[in-house]
Amino acid sequence: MDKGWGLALDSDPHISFNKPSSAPVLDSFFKIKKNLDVPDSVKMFPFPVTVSRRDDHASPDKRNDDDESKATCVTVKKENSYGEAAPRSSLHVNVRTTGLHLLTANTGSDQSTVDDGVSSDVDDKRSKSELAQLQVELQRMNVENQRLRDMLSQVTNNYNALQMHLVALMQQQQQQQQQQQQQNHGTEANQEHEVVQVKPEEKKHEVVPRQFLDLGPSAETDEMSHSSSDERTRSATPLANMETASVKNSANQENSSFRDGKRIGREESPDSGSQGWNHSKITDGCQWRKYGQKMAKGNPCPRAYYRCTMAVGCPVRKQVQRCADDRTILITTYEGSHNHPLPPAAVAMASTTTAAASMLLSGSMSSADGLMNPNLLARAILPCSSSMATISASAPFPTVTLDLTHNPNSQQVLRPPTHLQVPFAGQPQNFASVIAPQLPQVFGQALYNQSKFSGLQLSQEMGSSQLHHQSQPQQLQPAQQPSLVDTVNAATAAITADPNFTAALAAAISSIISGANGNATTSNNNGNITNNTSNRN
DNA sequence: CGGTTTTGACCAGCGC
DNA sequence: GCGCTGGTCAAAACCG
Ligand SMILES: [Zn+2]
Repeated sequence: MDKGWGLALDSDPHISFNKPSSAPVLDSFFKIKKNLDVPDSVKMFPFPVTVSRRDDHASPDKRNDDDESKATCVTVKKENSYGEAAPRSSLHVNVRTTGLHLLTANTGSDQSTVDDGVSSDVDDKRSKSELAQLQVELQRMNVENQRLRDMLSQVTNNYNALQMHLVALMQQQQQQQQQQQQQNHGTEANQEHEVVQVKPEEKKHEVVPRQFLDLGPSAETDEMSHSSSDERTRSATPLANMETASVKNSANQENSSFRDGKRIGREESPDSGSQGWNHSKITDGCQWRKYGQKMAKGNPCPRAYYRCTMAVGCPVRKQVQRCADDRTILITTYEGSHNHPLPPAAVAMASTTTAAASMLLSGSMSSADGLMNPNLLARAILPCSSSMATISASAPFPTVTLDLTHNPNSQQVLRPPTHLQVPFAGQPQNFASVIAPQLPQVFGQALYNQSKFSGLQLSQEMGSSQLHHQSQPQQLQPAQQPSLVDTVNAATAAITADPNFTAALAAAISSIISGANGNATTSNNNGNITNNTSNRN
């Protein structure tokens, strides 16, 4: 519980954040499983009706869907994870039938009552008139019923349409990703998910720890774990890291030399050393120097420690680790605030997230809208308690951003730590249900400073491209990058510290991802998910 | 030569 | 007090 961020998200089939039972630090973060099914994204819709879907794939662990669905007035359950049609049918049946029955039943009862009192002519007349009235009423009811049906059908149609849309988008993205992966394959691709968390600093001084989870290219953590330390020196577990580490590893291995039984020199660090600034530099837009690596207890993957080298005295540090469960996920934790201006890339990230957050906060968009929106392929707002999660997937870089920093509730910006006004206030709120109807959210990246910020990013990194996601904990500068928004899709869910938050994140991410990326499922998703959870401050 | 990575060692905090 | 774990330090080596 070092960090106390442990989140368990069951709700989404797609994304399950599990804490590896005893997972060390990273536990706190969530894991995002790639198995995201596209369709699920639907869940996120803010519609009054909650649709809970169960995926078979989904974590068998828990299915709380029911619970969630119960809350809302109308619950639509999809029981077929895959089938599109199936879910619909179920919806129609449940809703309509019930409504109709009720109406009919009522009418019937009415009639019966009328009949009772008939004995005299007067009574007959009266009864007739009543009967007529009843009939009229019945007709009216029927009409109304019809109308309801129509509405229902419309809703279902919309739902289906959205679903289809999502599926299509996801497929496209997947295809693209796959292509990219194939192309990049050797290059360790950057296509991983990143989860970024900013912690509210509890631990230490002033610095605010931020955590990021990266699911990505096996970049940092994976690589780290596998290539350098694990394979060679530590001989830890050979993990499957092969995936990511591939390129560098091979090179590094050759290059690396053993000294005293240790390997020295540059091997491939997860980040990929010099050349491979994949994450560290590029991702964040900042320059980082690795000052340590350690094996985490519950995680076969080592954790890497980085220090910001952008400025001499910059206190910002970050930890990068891969999820034990899903190595594609990188968890990055940022701590502290930069004492220098951030690079454009970082700024861009921040700005994008900020913008997204603001939009979310405004609350204008509906999930559906978001999905439809060209810029945002998918947007989901998680209504978890107070926190919000927004997901935006744009073709190139779908990103999901969770802001914990912001409290939807308290719209006020939490205190800007030092420099920026990052709304971190996020106090831990619970995301009890992923599906919660409306949470305002802010994109976390803006978060910047002191508070911790935790985010989940699922991103594919495009190598050097800067855009990705970065949730950097840094200052937001005036931004520069309008286009970034397009390029970078940021969805942020604000998650407060609560475990529930994770669930919310997971849900949001899953939904978004599914929508945006297409099948985030296994292989590679290009989507980025960033969560910022800044609580403190 | 400067900057960075690697990695064992060291230190601090926490629980028992 | 001991052991465990996490975080940091610093020497050695590498790369451009
Ligand atoms: Zn810095």
